[in-house]
Amino acid sequence: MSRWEPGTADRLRLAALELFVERGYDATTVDDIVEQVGVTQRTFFRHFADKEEVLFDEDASMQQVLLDGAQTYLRRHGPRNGLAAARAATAALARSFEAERERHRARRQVLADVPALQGRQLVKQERWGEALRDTLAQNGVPPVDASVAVAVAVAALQLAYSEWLTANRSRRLHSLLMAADARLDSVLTPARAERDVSRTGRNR
Amino acid sequence: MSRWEPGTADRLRLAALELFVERGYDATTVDDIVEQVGVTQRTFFRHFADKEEVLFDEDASMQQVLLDGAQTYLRRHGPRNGLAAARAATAALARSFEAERERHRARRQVLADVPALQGRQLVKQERWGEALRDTLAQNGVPPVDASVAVAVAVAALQLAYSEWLTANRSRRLHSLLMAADARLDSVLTPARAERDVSRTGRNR
DNA sequence: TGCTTGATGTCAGATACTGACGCAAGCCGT
DNA sequence: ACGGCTTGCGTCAGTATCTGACATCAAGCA
Repeated sequence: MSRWEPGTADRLRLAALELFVERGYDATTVDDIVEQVGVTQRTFFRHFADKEEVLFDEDASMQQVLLDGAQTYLRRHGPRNGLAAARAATAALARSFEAERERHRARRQVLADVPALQGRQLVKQERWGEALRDTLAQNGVPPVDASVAVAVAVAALQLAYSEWLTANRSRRLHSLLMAADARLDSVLTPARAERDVSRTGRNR
Repeated sequence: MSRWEPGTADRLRLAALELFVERGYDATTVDDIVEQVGVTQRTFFRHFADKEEVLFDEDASMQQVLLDGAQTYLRRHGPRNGLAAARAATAALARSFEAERERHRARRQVLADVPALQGRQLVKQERWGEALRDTLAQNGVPPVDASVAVAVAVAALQLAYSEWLTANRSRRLHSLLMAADARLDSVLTPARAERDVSRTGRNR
């Protein structure tokens, strides 16, 4: 029997999100959160660098899912198709989201009212993009192709993610992502066809 | 003769930026800043909503410059060319930056070390983009064209701005911006040509 | 002169964070 | 079984950011 209940960080994350939804982020103090969980403020700040971090500290593992998705694809199919690799990465991330729609909805609701949190989210997304781009580049995808592939794949993910959280009926994120990928494809096809012609001299 | 020196906010901005460059953002307290200017902390927080705001509160006037640039163009040339209007806006903003290169360099140096400030900057840029897009749309530019035009014009501005601050010799931001616009044009021309063909071919 | 306005000062908090240290349970090698 | 080490948390004291309520005093105006 342990002296304290295990999973303190998880219970703090859960309690924080509930309170943020209920009263708003600014109106919820760290003392409110720790009181609900039954620990002290010092414990909170040992698990999370600051109050915002309780909403963001799982990013590290998400980024790992993203990069693993890309590397798995590249090991199987090689670096020839950077866009497909980037899409394999976003698809892997989407799968890991699938079971937690309600948590993501609550999270977005909290972020909507707090510009500081939106900024942190944007920084996080930039870091994800950079990491994915680096992974592709280090595995043989030409740097320019990697940049474009990441931009396109991430744009589709954002579209699909937004739809996933907005829709009343819960469609699966994965299928929304495939649809978004296809939509972006159809927009970009003329441009890519043109570039392929000038580059390889080949044509559909 | 006034009881206090005028321009308190300006002197606070200046002192803050100097201290941030000298010691770093986190290592500079608000007390440090107000002591140098000779006011109290309460005065600081009356001028700036929080410590970060001392680096961001001029955004409102910059956004006004941006939107005025777009509206002036649209009044003269009409809404036919959304991209040109967006570029007129970024060019107007660039002109307003021209005289303050050193301040912009210092600012960027401070932001580089503080993720929270980078987040605020990203949020700011998003707001600028939204505002410009709305302005274009409200003045007759089709919404989709407005979105694309803003994305392209802003991308060029960011490129030029970065070069402007990085270059050792101080080239003029305006000319760097024109060059960046041209570079993006040459990248996008094939795509746009293709789309124009498919569009006019179907409609006419 | 007397009244109002506006920018600032003063003071007393609330909240977010940090460093130093102490405590007790579990684990591990002897 | 013993003692030490590690781990997770508590306690306490302190700093920094930010806020509300109220006071002050020059300047402008009636």
